[in-house]
This record gives sequence, structure tokens and C-alpha cells, in this order.
Amino acid sequence: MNEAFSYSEIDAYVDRCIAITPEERSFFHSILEPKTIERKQHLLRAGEICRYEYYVISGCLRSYYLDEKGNEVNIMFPVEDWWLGDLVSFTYNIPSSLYIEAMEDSILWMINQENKELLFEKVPAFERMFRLMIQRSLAAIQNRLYATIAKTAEQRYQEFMEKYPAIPQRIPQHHIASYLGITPEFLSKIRRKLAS
Amino acid sequence: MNEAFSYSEIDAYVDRCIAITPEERSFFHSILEPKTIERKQHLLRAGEICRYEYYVISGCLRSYYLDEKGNEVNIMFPVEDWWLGDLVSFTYNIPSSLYIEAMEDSILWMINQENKELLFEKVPAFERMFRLMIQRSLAAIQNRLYATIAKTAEQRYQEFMEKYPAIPQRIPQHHIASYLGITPEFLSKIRRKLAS
DNA sequence: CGCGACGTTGATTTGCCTCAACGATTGTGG
DNA sequence: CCACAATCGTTGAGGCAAATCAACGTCGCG
Repeated sequence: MNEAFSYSEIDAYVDRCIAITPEERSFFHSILEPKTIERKQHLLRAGEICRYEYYVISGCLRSYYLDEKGNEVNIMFPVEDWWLGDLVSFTYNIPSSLYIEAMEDSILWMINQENKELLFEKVPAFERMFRLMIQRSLAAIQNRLYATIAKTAEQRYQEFMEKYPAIPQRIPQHHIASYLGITPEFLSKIRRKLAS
Repeated sequence: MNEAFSYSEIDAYVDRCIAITPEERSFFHSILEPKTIERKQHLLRAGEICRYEYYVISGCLRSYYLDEKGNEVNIMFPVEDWWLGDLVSFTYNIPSSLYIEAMEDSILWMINQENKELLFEKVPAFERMFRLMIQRSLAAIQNRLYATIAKTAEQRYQEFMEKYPAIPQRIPQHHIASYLGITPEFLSKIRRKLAS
């Protein structure tokens, strides 16, 4: 394992959620597996079972699915200090409907189902950490749903730019349009309008 | 406490998620508080802190928020065997942005923040049960978001009818329209089209 | 250089909203 | 038990947000 795989980021993440002993931390470290992925490569494809949950040390990815017309619909753009994976596929061992593609060369920690269970048994506090993580995801996706239902594309775009000002530098605009639930052409028109 | 407050439904719910001992079950029962609410009464209003999580023994409710124009936007229609509450408000003790109204006279179990923590300490398996519950909520709301982004109102209505065929008998149509993110008038037109 | 990926622009179409009006049903007080 | 209001669903005309389609300019890169 090379030195790009530092525990410091993920340790800081853990410390923000729960308090653990040095021994518990060591055990946690022991079940983390390193993973690197190059730009344009896929971490997961629809139909595969998602065997891991991933923590992003560095890099940028996108998760998406294909709608019935075959259009890619972007779900999220995980960057540094985010967790990602297909929780449903991972938990129930069923084929995923998601694709995950690296948008930049990325460095990740990964943890498999069996070891995650083991971790929960040995250190129940981690059950809490993951519950808190899911809870935050739930809150975030709820807000996104309400925005999609009740707000215009222009408002959603402005909120996206406020919330994730760094993402547009790393992700092509047409992918952001897809995330917002609009066409690239329409996003372009929104930007023109806002610029004037 | 009268006999309408039966443990059998919630016990069955627990048993579907985790295995516990009779003593653990007794402790769980000891922290449940009974609650009845009449049709048209509110269980929660925006601005209040959500002090409880609720399990529905019987009845039907709706949770909604007000968008910036003051329109009610329905979020879910909890019925028998569902959990509800405002997780964000409950967890972080911040004012809720949700309203919860009973659509029928309803019978609930409720559990407060302090006792929930106590439960997690005494019986860690419950941390798992709540994690699984949140996980299912997350999966459900994700699907709803993707449907809202990528599908037409007609498709969403048909999926709603397949998934919750019993709800339309209990909830007025204009509330279902709001849940689907469309106007009552447009839902009416969709129904006319589908009927022919 | 030439090709593919990306963003922009304009013309046209469509999904859904707004507003206004109108029955049908339910509920409620006199 | 009736009268009346409130609630709920429907219908139609018109309008707007956003999609579709097609064309074009730019940039980075093999």
C-alpha cells in the first residue's frame, strides 16, 4: 500500500461522529481496503452486486442510472470525504441499478459487507456512525425531492451553485443539468439569463 | 391505557428486523407511550420541535410542508405499521418544517429522544432496527426522486396506484396530486385519459 | 490537422399550470 | 329533516416552463 492511503481523513470523519478507543480504531483500520480508480473507469455497473461501501480520500466520481429511454440520470457527485455505494444492493445482495464512474483519478477506502457486520459487532458505535450518515443522506435527498417538486429549474440551479460551488469546476455542465433534472440546452439558457 | 394499545403489531415489526430476549422486549414496551389523535388534528406543526417518533397501530395521517408560495406539499401518508416523525428535528432538536395531520382517528405508539438513546444503550440491536428503517426510507425516497426527475406525471400516478392501491380510498385525490407534485386539475385530466 | 466532447442558440412543441366556472357529495347548524 | 356551506372532483381556455430537434462554434487532444 502506498502513502496516498492515509487514515487521517477517514479518522477525522469518524471522530466527528463517535468516540472510539485506539484499539477500536486499529480494528477499523484493519478492515479498510485501499482502492484506486482511473478517470473514466467504472467502480460499479448496473446488474452487478455492490459488494463495498466506499469512502473518498481524494478525487471525484458520479453515480447515475439509466431511465427507460436510456438517458443517463446523475444522482450525485461524490468527492473528498463522502461515502458512496449502492446501499440497497450492498445490504440485500441484489443487483444494483446504478453506475458509478470516476470523473477524476480517485483514491478510496472500501469496506465489504462481512467486515462491516464484524465491525458493528465489535464496535457498536459504528452502527451509530453509519446510522447518522444515512440520516444525513436521507435529509439531503428529502430536500432535493422537495426542491424538485416545488421549485423551478432556475432556483434549483442557484441552490446547487451555492451548496456545491466547487463541483462545476470538476464536472461538465451537461452532467449537472442531468442532476438537476433538466436538459443541457435548458441549463445553458438559464445561465445566459442569470448572467445578464 | 385501554386495550386498543396492543403490542402485537409493533412486536411483529420488531421481530421482522431483529431478535431480542423477553427481557429486552419488556424494556422496549416500558418506554413506549400511547397516543391517540382525532381526524383533522395535528400531531406536529412547523416551528415545533419533534419530540417523538411514532409508530402507527391504526389510522392514517399525512405529513406535509409549506412551500414558499404557501402551498401544502404532501410528503407521505403514514398508515398502519409505519413509523413517522421528523427525523431531523427529532435528532438535532431543531424546529421542524413539517406538519403532521391525522386523516383518520389514529392510534400510535410514541417514543421520545431520551428513551430512544436509553434503548440503544441497553439493547444495541434496536440501533440496527432503526438503521434498517431509515435505510428503507432512503431507498423509497430515492426512487421517488428519480421518478420525479425522469418520469411523467402519468407514469408516477400509475406507479403510485400500483404501490399504494389502498391509499386513494383513504386520502382525497387533491392530496395525492400534491404528493405526486402536480395540481389537482391535472391529476383529474390524467385520470380521465387513463379511464378511456 | 481532424475528430469528438462540450456548450450555445433558435424554432417549435408539449407537459403541466393557472384561472374560472360548474356539479356532486358531505357535513352541519337551525 | 331540511338548508346551506364547505369540500371535493371535473372541465375548458389560455399561458408558461421546459423539452425536442437541428445547427453551429469552440476547445482539447490523438
